[in-house]
Formats: sequence, C-alpha cells, structure tokens
Amino acid sequence: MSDTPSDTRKPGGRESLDFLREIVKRDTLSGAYGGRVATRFPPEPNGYLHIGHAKSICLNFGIAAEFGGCCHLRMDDTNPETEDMAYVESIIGDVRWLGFDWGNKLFFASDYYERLYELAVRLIKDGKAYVDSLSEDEIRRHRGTIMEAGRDSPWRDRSVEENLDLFARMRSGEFPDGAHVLRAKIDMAARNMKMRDPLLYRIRHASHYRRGDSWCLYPMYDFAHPLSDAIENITHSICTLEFENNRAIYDWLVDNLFPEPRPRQYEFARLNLDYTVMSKRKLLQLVEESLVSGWDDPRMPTIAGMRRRGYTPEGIRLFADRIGVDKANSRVSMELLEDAIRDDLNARAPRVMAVLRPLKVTITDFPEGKVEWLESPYWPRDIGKEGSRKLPLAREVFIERTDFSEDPPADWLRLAPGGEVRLMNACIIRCEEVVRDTATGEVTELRCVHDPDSPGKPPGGKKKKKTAAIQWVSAAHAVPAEVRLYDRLFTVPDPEAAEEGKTFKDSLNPVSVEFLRGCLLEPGLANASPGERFQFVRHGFFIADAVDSRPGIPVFNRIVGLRDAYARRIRQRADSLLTGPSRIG
RNA sequence: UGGGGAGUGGUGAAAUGGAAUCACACGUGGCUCUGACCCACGGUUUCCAGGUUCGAGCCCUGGCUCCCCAGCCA
Repeated sequence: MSDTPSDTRKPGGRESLDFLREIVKRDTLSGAYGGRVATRFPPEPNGYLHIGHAKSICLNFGIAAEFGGCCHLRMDDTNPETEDMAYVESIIGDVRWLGFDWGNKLFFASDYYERLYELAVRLIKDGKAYVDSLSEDEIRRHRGTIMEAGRDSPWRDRSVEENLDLFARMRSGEFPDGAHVLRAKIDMAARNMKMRDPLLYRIRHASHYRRGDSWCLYPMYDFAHPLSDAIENITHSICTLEFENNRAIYDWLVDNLFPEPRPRQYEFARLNLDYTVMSKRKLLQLVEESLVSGWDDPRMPTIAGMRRRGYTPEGIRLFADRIGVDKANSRVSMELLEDAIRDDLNARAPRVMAVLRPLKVTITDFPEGKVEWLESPYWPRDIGKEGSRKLPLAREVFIERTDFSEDPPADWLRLAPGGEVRLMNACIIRCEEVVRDTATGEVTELRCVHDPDSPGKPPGGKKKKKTAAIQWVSAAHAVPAEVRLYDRLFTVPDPEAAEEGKTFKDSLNPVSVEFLRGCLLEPGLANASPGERFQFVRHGFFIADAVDSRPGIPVFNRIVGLRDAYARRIRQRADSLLTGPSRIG
C-alpha cells in the first residue's frame, strides 16, 4: 500500500477500532488461526466497480495489511450468463489503481468448479444434499412464505445412489435447463427462509467466459462462496448486511465440509452516497440508455468515472477511512467525499490561473506591445512547496466576468466601477470605464489603469483586507480551452427511493454537466499532459481529461470546486429576500 | 403477523458501567495576493417508557421506527 501523508490522517489517530478490526484483533490475539489473517474481495465480474466497492476494498485490503495478512482478489464467477472478461479486466485495473496489491492471490471461483463438484458429491454421499426435480415454479410454491413453513419436495428422499447418478448426468449434459437442481437437505420449515433446502447447483447450458462449454452445471453463490473462502483458507469473510441471513448456509456448508479453524462471515453496512445511485443494475441502465457517456463518465460513482473525473486513489482511501464502518444502514453526504478529495489535492495540485467566463480588460496606461514577465509561485505559502513560472502581463487581459460587478454589495472585494482589485501575482488595477454593447447593454470591456509599482509589493500595511486578488490571463498569450463543470447526477439525495409511478431516472439532474468552450488558460497549460491535475485558483481542482485533452487543445474536467463562503452568503441573502418579506403576516 | 439486523448533533462514526468525543456540514470571529487552506469559538445530551446501580449511550424489561429474507442473481 502507500504511505502518503493522506493515509495517516485518520480521524482521531484511530485509537479505537471498528467492530471488524476488533474481531480480527481478538482472533489474532487468541491465535484462532495461528495468528494468520486472510481476507478477500470477491466481486462478480458482471459490472464495473463503484465507490461502494471501494469501501469494501479498502476494508478488506486495509485489514489484511494492518494485521500482516493478505487479501485475495477473487472473481465470484458462478453465473455464465452475465459475466465477461472485460469486467474482470476493469475490476483488476480499478483495484490496482486504488493502490492495492494482491500479489499472486488472484483467484476465480470458476477455477474451483471441479473441487466444488466433488464437495457436492460428498454432501450427497453424506445424505445432506439431493437432486430435486420439481419445476422452478413448484419449488417456489413448496418454499412457503415468511409466515408458513414450506413443504418437503417429493424428491427429497431419493437414495444416495439415485442422487449420485442424477447429479453426474446433470453434469454430463443429459438434461435441459431447469430439469433438476441440487439442493441442500436442511429444513423446509426453517424460520430463516434461506435455510429451506437452498439450491446448490442449477443446469445452465451456457458458455462461460472462462470455462467455455466444459460445464453446463453451475454452483449457486450460496454454495460457491463459502466453499471458495474455505478452499483459499480465508479467515475473515467480510460482506454486506443483506447476506446476514445467508450466513446460516455459510456455516452449515463449511461446518459440514471443512475442519476448524474455518472462515467466518461478518457483515457490515454497505455505502450509500447522497445524490447518486449505487446499484449495478441502475448504473448499467444509465450506460445502456446513454443517459451518461459510459462507465467512465465523470459523473458516475464508478471507480472508472471517478478516475476520469480526477479523483485520486489517496482521496478515495481517505474518504473510506473517514466514513468508518458499522452495521447501521447509513447514507453519506457528498461533502464528505468531496472534502476528502480536496484535502488530498490541496497539498499536491499546483495553483495556476484560468478564466472560465472571460471579460476583457484593457489597461490603458500600459504601453502597447509591452510584455512584462512576472514570477508566479505554484504554491501558496502554507503548502511549503517550491516552484514557480513566469506569467506575461500585457495591455489587454481577461478576467472572470463574475469578478466584476456594476452594482456591488457592500462587502464586495472584487472589481467595480471606480474600484480597485489586485491581479493575482501582478499589479493593482482601477476600473475607469465600462464599455458596453450598444444594442444589448452587455458589458464587453473594462478600461482600467494600473499601479506599476504594485507588483511584488506587500499589501502595504493595510490591517483589513479591502480588495480581492483575482485570476487573469494575458489576451495575447492565453490558451483557449474547453472546461467541463460536473455536478451531482441527481437532484434528490436518494434517487432509488422514487415515488409511485416514477423511477430513479426521473430525478436525473438536467444540468449535471456544463461544457464551457471559450475558456482561457495561462500559457503553460497548453501542454498539460492528460491526467495532470491543477488547482485553477478560486475555482477548484481540475484535470486534463484523459480521453479528450491533447497538447495544444486542452480539455479540463472540474474534479471538485473550492469551498466558497462568499457564494454561500450571497445565496442565503437571496433566500432570505425571497422568504423574508412574505412572512410578515 | 415469522426470522435476521439496526437506532448517538444535519451526516458518518467514537465512547467496551465513571465527566458524551472526532470528522464533514452549519454559524460566528480571526488570518490571507485564492472570499481557498489554516486557526478559534458555538450548537446534541444518546428512539421512547420503566428498572438495576453511588453512577447507564453501554446492563435488564416493555414498546416504537427503519432495513434485509419467500431468484434455478450475487
């Protein structure tokens, strides 16, 4: 793993352990597994990994690392109809990108098919499993309900010989899909529905992405998963809450087929993030219906999407660390994720200047044709890093349109008619004249004068800050660029909880991305390499898009905006203006 | 109505019978050539009702609310 500063920034230094680490610590101390710790991350290769998986990955790999154990990466590939090598590759890439290493412990449940089959045979021989020949529908009806016990299948008491024979013929391809299944003989009246003779194997005449047509008999998750854990000598099998009921099967199978010390399953609450969806099915739907540009759309909560968006592995790990882990269903706010990303980027993204919505400024007392190259540090004082570049100042520059106001509020620190502002790393200018389009009235240019002595000068002994320092670019030197501003994908915190007659797609945010074309960047950014991250001062953190950006024609994605206390204040003022007066009655 | 889980400020988590703590968010103030970062201060008294105890978020009893389980998905 890594030892970047971000990793050590655990809340409260983490003296206290979460319930999972507590269990692992207990087992380590008691020598339950001879001090050994082995976890595993077991994705099914039928979709892309998302931030919810990242939580699980950080947990499993994190715990293994902290206790000197190892974490296996295992593809839980037991369903030939949905799985694909492309997903395996994306999963491997994503886990690696997150910064984790499984050494030579990459496994596939599909490699265990033969051993699993033998274990099933053993169960049959022990009279603990039987071939059921009921139809799918009959099986459902025999299962009963949560209130009524199920009924035994008429095939439940077949002889061992007959079961063995049937099971072998199921494997050899003699029967069509659905003709028979193998079930554990447990208890059709069990109060835990999962224990009513769970299905272990089903016939599927389907090509498997790894095993081809060598099998037409496939194990169910409930059978393959615990036994794969046992085969790999996993000690702590960590999964999400919805598998709590499945633990009974897990224990039943492993107890019946493996000696102590055997793996045990523990469950934690999966991650829910506000303003996004986390189910593979819904994510797939967004992709297939072209509601997003793909699995790596920067708005997607997928690892691929976050990577393209510019999130860092360190930031994501910091997030996972901060949210902790528990058994209570929870819903985490986006701010927690964004702050972790910012926290990480703050220390590693050099500051540069970009004007997203340009407004022309002519410095009338600046000689025509003159260019002044000004030393500009990449880092603010408090970061304590070295490095700078020279920025050209000329007669015509562009500033942010939002940094000028004709009718500013009392606490305005930026430019206004007759007012002053600091061009960051350069001089102070004063606005003498506002030029506007005669037809539309729109402000098209500001004519300013500058204080030639102001570059490099200290604030001048002023106690209280009276003007802002704003970003700017020289008109003649600026690099045009496209900048994409990403926002939350949905307009409601919990899109999955759609009301009657609606779906999660009804709450899709219509303005979740804004493409800005006429942006102007400082000259050095022309050759930003794809994947390179910067802070555009006073805007946020940005990354040169890995797919669309190229030298000379940069395209930047906003990773995350900077906090903006002023914008917040303005918003609140607007709100109180709206609600205030109407409340008088 | 059965079984399995869970309830601590707005959000996520600590506190393992001994002064409710941390992070994010929010508010106020300070610092600042980023209205960023950073610093300081502020708001909960632990789902409810009883009980045990010198002492309860932790233990007991009874409620309430929410989540999961009736796929040949995982």
